[in-house]
Amino acid sequence: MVTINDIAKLAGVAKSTVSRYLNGGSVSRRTKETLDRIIKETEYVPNTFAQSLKVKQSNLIGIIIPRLNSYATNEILQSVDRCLREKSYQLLIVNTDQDVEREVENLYALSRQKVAGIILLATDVTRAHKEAMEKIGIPVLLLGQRSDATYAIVHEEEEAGAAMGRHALRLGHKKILYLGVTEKDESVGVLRKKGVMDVLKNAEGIDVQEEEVDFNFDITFRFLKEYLKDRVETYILCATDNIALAAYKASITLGRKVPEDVSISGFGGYSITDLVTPSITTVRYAYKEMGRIAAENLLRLLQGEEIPKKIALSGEFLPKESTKAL
Amino acid sequence: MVTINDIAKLAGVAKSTVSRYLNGGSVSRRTKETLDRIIKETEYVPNTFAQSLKVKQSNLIGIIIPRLNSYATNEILQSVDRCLREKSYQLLIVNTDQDVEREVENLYALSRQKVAGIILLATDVTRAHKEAMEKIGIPVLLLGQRSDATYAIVHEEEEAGAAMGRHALRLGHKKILYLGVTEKDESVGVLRKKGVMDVLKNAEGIDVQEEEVDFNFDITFRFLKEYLKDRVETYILCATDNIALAAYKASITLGRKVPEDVSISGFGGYSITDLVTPSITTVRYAYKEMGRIAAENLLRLLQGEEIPKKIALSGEFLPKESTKAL
DNA sequence: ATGAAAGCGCTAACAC
DNA sequence: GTGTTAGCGCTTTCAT
Repeated sequence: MVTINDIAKLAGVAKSTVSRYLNGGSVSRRTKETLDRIIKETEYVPNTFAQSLKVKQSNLIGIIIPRLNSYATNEILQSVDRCLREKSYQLLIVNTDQDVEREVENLYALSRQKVAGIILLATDVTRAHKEAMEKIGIPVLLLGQRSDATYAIVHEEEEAGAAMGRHALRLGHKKILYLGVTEKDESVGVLRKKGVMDVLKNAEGIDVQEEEVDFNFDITFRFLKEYLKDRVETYILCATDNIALAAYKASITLGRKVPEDVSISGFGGYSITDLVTPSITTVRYAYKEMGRIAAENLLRLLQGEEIPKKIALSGEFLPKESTKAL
Repeated sequence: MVTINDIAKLAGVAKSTVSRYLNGGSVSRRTKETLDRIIKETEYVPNTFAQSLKVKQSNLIGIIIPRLNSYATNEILQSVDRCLREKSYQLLIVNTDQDVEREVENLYALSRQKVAGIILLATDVTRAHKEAMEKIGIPVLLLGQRSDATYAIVHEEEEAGAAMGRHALRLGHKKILYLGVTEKDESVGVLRKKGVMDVLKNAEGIDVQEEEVDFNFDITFRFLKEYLKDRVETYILCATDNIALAAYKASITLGRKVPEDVSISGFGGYSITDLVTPSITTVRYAYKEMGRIAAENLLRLLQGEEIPKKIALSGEFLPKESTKAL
């Protein structure tokens, strides 16, 4: 293995000169040329451990995600990754398998690894989270959930909910079933629902029923196969695309036609909503953009620049085949 | 930041003793107890950079993947990750965005990061790959493609293909359309097809047509919307679930019923094949198991144990609603 | 069982 | 612009 020392000897300079050359310090034209050549010939690459040991920081950015097999996660990962790579940062992905405790553990674990910054796809920001963020002293960027504890990038949930609510009204539906999720999830469980409900409840002669279901397709599908049997609503407004998919499949199973007998919509803009027939009305969230902004802003933060505490991204309402006028 | 030196001083021993304690060397009962206590109190954690700098290796395992947004990739990632975490290894995920050159680059990049081993979700194993693997001197495990260059874990492609071919025959179909992919992909493009074709071509009175399409849903869907217009086959045997999905959506668009007018099947066992209606006949590949075996075997290799050069995993044939007897 | 000392490859003061 | 020097925090002989 070739080290900075070897290079220095071969070039007949001190290793500090080589180091300066490497880190963009000032070196004479001639030295630069020799070094250019020698480093190329020897295929020298600096030892990242020695570097990191010295500067007490790495070029690693940690990202904590709840699960690997989610469309949203993947979109975000991909764009964060792409963005960081351009700036020659490495993404260290840690998956918590939906275990909130492990989010906190990993905050500490990543700080031990001396990551320069952390992106956290948050589900719920607890006291333990805040404590960890304070303690480790590394910039943390939250994605998907609001919290005044640190910087956050979120989706415009209320706006999206309202758009979908208006859509249902516009199509003339009077009996509407809302399938939501736990209110522990501030973004999806509370705000998204609020957006929908504010619109529906302010309208005349609308009958809204509400039910809480699970994020998981299988669980929700099994539940809905029974639950939907004696429902009479003509529009099922689902809090996520996965739930919409389950509602769709359950409706079909019960012999109802979509959208002829019942309209169904989701939220998220997962690509699968386009693959099924009929395609599913949804709001596409700006996952890619969220990832890009997260990466860019985190890097800015690392350079000591100021960035906004909170950014909210608008989604795009996409009416498709699964909803039609009554 | 608390270092091994601090611990040594607090305990009144030499830092080499602390190091021995940390690495399971022999220390007296008493020393052990003091150290236990002090390390707990100070919340000391070793600096991984200093460690790695010294031992010239890290607890990182690199995994090179073609894309982040694929079902197969995610299943594998998840189980590899879980498995490695148990053994306190860290997974370093690098995404190449389907760029074969970047696979090679990253082989080198990971070796610079001193990863202990590399798992490569291969698409095509070129000369450059082999050269890189040799040069870096780090164990590499191939997933999904055969190559005598190093260890490999693959799916039983021919077996799976044959199972599906037999299924089509069993249902009495005579006119069959095979939608395959490029033969550059040895596993899917060559072997999987061979499995299917060997069965179909050996049967009596079977008319098999063959067409090459893309892995990508959108591209293939657009193509099939036209292509399928004047096809008369009653069974479309697709090389992947994504292609099956595209074929399904194109058929629907053209006013044909699945499976009444035409049967469709895929390969892969993506969860989406269950979400759509009708659910799609497929062969489920053992992605989770592949990931687990990959992780376990790579670790074995690192301990100097022997592991088989090639492992082939059988898939599970899953007949569903999208195929029916003629 | 323990300690002293050397050194992994690098960066950054500082002096020239 | 360049060289000297002193560590960063750790592991690992080698004595004792």
